[in-house]
Amino acid sequence: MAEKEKALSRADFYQLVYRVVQDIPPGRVATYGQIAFLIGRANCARMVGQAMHHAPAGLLLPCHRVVNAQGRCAPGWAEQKSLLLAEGVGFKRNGCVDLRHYRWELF
DNA sequence: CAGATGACCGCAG
DNA sequence: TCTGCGGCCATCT
Repeated sequence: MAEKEKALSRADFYQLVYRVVQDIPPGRVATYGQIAFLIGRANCARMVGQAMHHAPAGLLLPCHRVVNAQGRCAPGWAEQKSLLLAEGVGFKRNGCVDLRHYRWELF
């Protein structure tokens, strides 16, 4: 029965990404690869980033909780760090998110 | 169709 | 920490 994944349209793909991002609890952070995996496109981490870049502000997306696998924030968006700090997320001395304790796991 | 781009991932020096 | 390399997929030109 293995349902084959249909080719998701840009809008549909974005909808899935936004849905997962909004599911991220406060005080937690998710990586692009993790989100891509949850929506069924583990190797499409780049598309997730594109979705975030195209993400409309009207959806109230906590995109600041989305960082790359290195715990690094988005380039040209240092404000994200401040937002995470306000959520109670801890950073390391190097300025990266401490994924060791704040990575969003479905516990 | 081919080439270039990207808020990526991992490894290596 | 930074840079370079290849790989992955979707989108744009």
